[in-house]
Amino acid sequence: MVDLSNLSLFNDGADTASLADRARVVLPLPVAEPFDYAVPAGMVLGAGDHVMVPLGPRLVQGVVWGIEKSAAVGNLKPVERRLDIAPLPDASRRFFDWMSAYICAPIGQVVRLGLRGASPDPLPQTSVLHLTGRLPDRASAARTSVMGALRESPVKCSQADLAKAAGCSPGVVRGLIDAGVIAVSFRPVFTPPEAPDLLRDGLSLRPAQREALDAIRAHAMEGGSEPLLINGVTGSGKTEVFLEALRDVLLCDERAQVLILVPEIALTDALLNRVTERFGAAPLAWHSGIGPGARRAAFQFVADGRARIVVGARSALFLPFAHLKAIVIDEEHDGSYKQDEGLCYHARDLAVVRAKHCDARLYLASATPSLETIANVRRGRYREVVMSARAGSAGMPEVSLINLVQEPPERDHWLSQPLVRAICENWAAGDQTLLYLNRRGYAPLVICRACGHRMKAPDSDSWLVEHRYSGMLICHRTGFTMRKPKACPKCQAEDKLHAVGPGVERLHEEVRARFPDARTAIFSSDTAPDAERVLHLVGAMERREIDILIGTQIVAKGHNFPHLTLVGVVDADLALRGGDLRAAERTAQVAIQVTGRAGRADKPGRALIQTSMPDHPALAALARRDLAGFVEAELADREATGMPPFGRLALFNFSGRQLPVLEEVTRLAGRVAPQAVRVEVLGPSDPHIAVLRGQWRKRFLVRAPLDFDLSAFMRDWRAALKVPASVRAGIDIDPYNFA
DNA sequence: AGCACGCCGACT
DNA sequence: GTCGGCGTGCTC
Repeated sequence: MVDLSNLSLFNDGADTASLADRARVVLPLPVAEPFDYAVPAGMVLGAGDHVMVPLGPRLVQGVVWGIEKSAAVGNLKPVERRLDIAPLPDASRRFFDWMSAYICAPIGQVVRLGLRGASPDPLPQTSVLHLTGRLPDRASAARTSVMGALRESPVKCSQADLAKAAGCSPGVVRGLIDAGVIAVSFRPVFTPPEAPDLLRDGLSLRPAQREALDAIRAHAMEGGSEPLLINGVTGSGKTEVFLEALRDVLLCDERAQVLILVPEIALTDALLNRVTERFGAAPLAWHSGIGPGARRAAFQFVADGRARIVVGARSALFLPFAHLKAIVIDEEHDGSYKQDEGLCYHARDLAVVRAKHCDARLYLASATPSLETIANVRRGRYREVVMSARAGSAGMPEVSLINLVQEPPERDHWLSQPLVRAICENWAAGDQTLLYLNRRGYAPLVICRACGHRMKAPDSDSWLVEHRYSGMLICHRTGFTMRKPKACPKCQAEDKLHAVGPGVERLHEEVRARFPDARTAIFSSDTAPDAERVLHLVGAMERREIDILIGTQIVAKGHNFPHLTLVGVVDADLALRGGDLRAAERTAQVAIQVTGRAGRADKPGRALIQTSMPDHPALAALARRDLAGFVEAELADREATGMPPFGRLALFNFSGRQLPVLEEVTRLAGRVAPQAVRVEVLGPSDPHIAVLRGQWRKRFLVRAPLDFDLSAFMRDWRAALKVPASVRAGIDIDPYNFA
């Protein structure tokens, strides 16, 4: 006998949850869990698929994280439709899951980064107009002119543009199309990158480069999967070496893709050119500045594997690579890899895990590796290849310190006599000088001489920086801009607003006053906001059209100045004064990066560093040219204090409009902090800038041993705390800015 | 993140 | 009397 009673046919479903597949969908919202939807009958869905799902009154795009077969779907809303986008690869999803747990951010917020460029819309096309060969029944002056404009070759432009080019109305073009004289076809605006030519001859490598490459190959041959540090002094040719290593990877797997990360947008172009020269084809570029169409195209070409070499800023880590087999972190020590607003993450550290998840090689390149990376090499977690020789060099420059206590510059001047003399001699000899001062604008502070008022951005604690060339006062944190007023906004006194302290513009003024006949220029993000103007300035230096260049930290980022023989670091104390953990390390790195640019084959370079702390270990070590000694001292110090890379740190950041509410929340947060004997919770404390954009800020600093799961601790803490909607709470694992 | 719902000031 | 300000809370 057959029992039919439990067949769904005989259940009317009114009192039973209906059965269907259930899709767990991650939506790009700050929500910690996937949302569940019913998979409608007939829809085929799998993990990684992009879908549209109803959310309240609207439809949103999301990614299927998993499918539960024959699950009770009750009254779940159904998935609206599957989108025609390449599914998010398994490795990407595992990476996002891991990242969400590690940086203590909701999975939805992490996935949002990975959806930039994920669109089902077809890629944009451009119309191409060409003559069919047919002649119009009636010719007119306007028609002849339009046809003349098309005579040469097919033209990639819109009908309106063609009309404009021919100096007539769009109706004329329209008429010729209707008459069959002009045909319209469409071509994609963004084409896939050309395949790299892996067999073309590379540059001949110098012996030091050859040795480094051999070591990298040996490491690969023995199946080593650890990240590899390419540690080479400025000018040693690290780029050629990692390009050869990438070529190996691309050659041994025809589907392999490689990613080169650079610290900031301005450096992508330089590297794009190097890659294009080496492989005869332009790689794919990815950074936050590319437009929506290019972004969609890039997403597609990365997902379908047609982009084999990608050069990008940190967000390229979230692209849906189909077969990622190697990642390079160029200038791995660079602080720009750390994002500390919104989602806080360190792209270098994430890249190590991203590489592990897709079985890719990882190369870190730097002339001044971070202490974190050095420590990882010593622990045996990373391998290291050292390149010491500079290409055609006369060795490292001679470094001397100028004691500003003994040689103070005149009032409202910033160049000491010894530095002025050195510039003078260098200029007289026809050589180039670089003055480094990491401060944009004219003066970092504007103060009223009548009442002492300090100009600040509205609702913020940060000072307004005077930019005299543009006549503006600018807040470098919020971007707030105003004209410099004539009268003090506090006491109305006129012409009493006084610039305090130096910026590159003010230094430029001083240099021009002292060397009126020298050719000078400023190199900062204000004078070189885009790749084109960066190249222009670098080119002018190369052609020796500039005698004295005054630059911010932008000059320390990989640009080569072959004729430079003198570098002056105007204020080495600047970075040291901040009092943050990496101040000494960063000072040493910048000094090495900047001074490393001095000197050429026939003439050794000199570096003069102005400081009021000549005994500071970082500076003293630089002067002795004993970098190893400095690294040892700094590592010993970090170890003694349990600081990174010998301990772990996290920040719990709070911000809100009403100070009393914020104080109440942080008081409560302090009370509910989890207890763990090996963990130290410090705070709540006020950050350096206590108010920003009208938001008060407070924070806790947490320190734990290396083997402690600090992410889990912070997640538990966050979960135990009820935060009102008017207060924002954010976690920053491995913070860089906590002064 | 959006988008609704909800309570308090200046207007057709 | 309403229109609308943005604080609070929810979305499978």
